[in-house]
Amino acid sequence: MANLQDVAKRAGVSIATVSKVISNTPYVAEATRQKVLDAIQELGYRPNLAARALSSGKTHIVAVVFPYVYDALFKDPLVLAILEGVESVLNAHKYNLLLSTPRLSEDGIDESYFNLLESGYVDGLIAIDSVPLASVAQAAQARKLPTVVIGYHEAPMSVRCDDFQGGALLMEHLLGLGHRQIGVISVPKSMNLAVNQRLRGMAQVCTEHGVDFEALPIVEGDFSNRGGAQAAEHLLSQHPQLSALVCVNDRMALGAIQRLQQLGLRIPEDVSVVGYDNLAQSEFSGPPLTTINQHAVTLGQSAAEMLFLALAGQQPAPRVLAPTLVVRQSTAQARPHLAIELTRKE
Amino acid sequence: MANLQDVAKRAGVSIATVSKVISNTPYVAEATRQKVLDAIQELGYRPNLAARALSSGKTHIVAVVFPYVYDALFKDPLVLAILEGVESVLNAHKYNLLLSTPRLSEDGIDESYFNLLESGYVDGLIAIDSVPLASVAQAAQARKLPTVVIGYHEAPMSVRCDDFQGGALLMEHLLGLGHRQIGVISVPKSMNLAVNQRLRGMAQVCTEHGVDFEALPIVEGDFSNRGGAQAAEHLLSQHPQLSALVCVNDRMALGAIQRLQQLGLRIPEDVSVVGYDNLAQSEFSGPPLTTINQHAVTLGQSAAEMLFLALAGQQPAPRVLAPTLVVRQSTAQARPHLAIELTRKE
DNA sequence: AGCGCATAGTTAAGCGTTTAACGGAGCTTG
DNA sequence: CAAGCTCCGTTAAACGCTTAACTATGCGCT
Repeated sequence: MANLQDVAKRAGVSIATVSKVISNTPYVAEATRQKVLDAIQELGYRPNLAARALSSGKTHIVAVVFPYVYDALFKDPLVLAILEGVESVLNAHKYNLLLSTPRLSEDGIDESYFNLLESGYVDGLIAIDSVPLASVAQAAQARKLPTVVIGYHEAPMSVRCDDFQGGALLMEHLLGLGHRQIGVISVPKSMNLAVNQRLRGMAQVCTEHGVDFEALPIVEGDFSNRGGAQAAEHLLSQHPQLSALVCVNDRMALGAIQRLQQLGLRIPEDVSVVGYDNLAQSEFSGPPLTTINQHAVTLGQSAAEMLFLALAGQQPAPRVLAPTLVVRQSTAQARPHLAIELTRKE
Repeated sequence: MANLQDVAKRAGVSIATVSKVISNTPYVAEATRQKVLDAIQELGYRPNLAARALSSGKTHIVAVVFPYVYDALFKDPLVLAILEGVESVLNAHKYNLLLSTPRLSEDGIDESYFNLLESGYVDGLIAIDSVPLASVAQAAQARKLPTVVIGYHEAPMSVRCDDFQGGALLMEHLLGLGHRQIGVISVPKSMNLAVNQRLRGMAQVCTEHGVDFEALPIVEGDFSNRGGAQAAEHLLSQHPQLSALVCVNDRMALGAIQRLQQLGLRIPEDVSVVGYDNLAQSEFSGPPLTTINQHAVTLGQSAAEMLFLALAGQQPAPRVLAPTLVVRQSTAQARPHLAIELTRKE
């Protein structure tokens, strides 16, 4: 592979001149500039990024951090949508994307994550930071890395979709349809700060409507389809009077729907089900899912754009997106509820 | 941030000695070694990877390449599963994962991809290489980067799940259930080499059973839920006698099922539907989908393991995984078919 | 003519590592 | 006791780039 020296020799100039041509520094004669460009062409020269990084301190790499807690976070299609948004902006800026998935546990964060932070390999960092356990972003900020947080940990630069409002919208929808016997499928409080906000939003709206949110039956799942299915079965076998199910994410909602249907319940005639996320697939479930769109792609884009502003020396303001309610066919007016026999299948 | 020099000074030795301690070179006295380790501890020293990369030529970064053709390939949950497999192995080896999504078009490959290949930033590369248009892996091999191909382009190191056999398994299943009026939902031939293999496998089995595969009605989608839905509607309105639908991926199958149900058809009583991929969500659709498990996570793991073998100087043999048929509730015995009125909804 | 200034190009230091080459100290050995 | 080990540590070059500091040239002014 050709290096600057080769190019310089071929063009009959010094290394510094070549470097100036490449970096578009002024005060290079047009003729020289052409000679250099030709030499670059002929040799197929490409800069060595490691050398450039060492010398300039800029790597053109942004780390995207998805903590790995109980499971790979990026398995969630929602996270994927965020990644898609980040990728599009990074790509447009010709930056590379380094996917980091530090293992989180009670003992703290994976040691090799710190190595990465201090390696000089990354110019900036975008982190999904929703786990109460530990903040992957704080670790980065402490090391003076420009960091954008997607989530609820405190940070000078952050983006999020208002989960409180999202929860509120969802609950308003259900209450508006006349539902009062509502089951909740959530995750353990220690799992996710965003989910906790959603629950708070729901509680608030309930209070406004004279419903005691705390009294509603709640089961904790693990974000997965299977978790939702199990939770739904559990809820309806214990509380057959329920006319609606709120799930804190779409995957659990989809799992719930499928299980309830297997148990002979009709959605939404017998039970209304809502999710949260608006995954692509949620539009094509049977029935299509009523849910909250948290604009994940935009979330990712915003995060990346903020990071670039910061890298350009500016101080972008935190951004909070407004969630939107997407009403589809998994919810319907609450009917005077008939007791329903649950035919347990497993 | 502390560097080798600082550590050396603190430990009262030379830079070279510190470096030797770090790289576990023999012939360092135990006492010195301890002094150095202490100094490292006290200063919180972490190696600068850019410098290390420049000096040693090793970056400890592996690029995972998902070409971006019509759309971001990594949006597909299947690709995500592959990514999960790759990530787990990379993480175990303490390697970093750089996600590269070069834009592919008729004009060839995105220029910045070549910059990456020759940047000296990556030690090796794992590429999903299933697009006939162009091979992202060949470009890498031409530049002497250790490269593992997931897919059908020729390469010294490659992994794949036997798509021919997968297609065959799927068709055998349907024919075995007595289906003869089968519709096919595929993608344009120019889109994906793996899919083409699946179709060949199906055709072969059809021939063995005296069915003319070429004569079966076929519609081309775009891998998406929506594409599957539209294709299914199109197929059944043109060919109401169909008793089964083969889709070349799960997403289209799920979209198809949903649309057919909307049109008043029962799955599998009226129409059997099969997919390909065995996505996590396919187990939780209504009804759960009969499909082919192509062991995506294992695929990713194998690719990463092969790459590490190659980096260690070995020459791993190509690997072909055997697909497995997963029978769920979206397929049933073909019944004497009643003509079904399609109520078009859109 | 002599000064200042804009333009064009070069020299050389430095980024933080790795590593080959070297040398000294303390052994064994014939 | 000199030669030849082994063991431990140092010196210095190299990786390929960026960039501050410098030199040189030509031009317009007074």
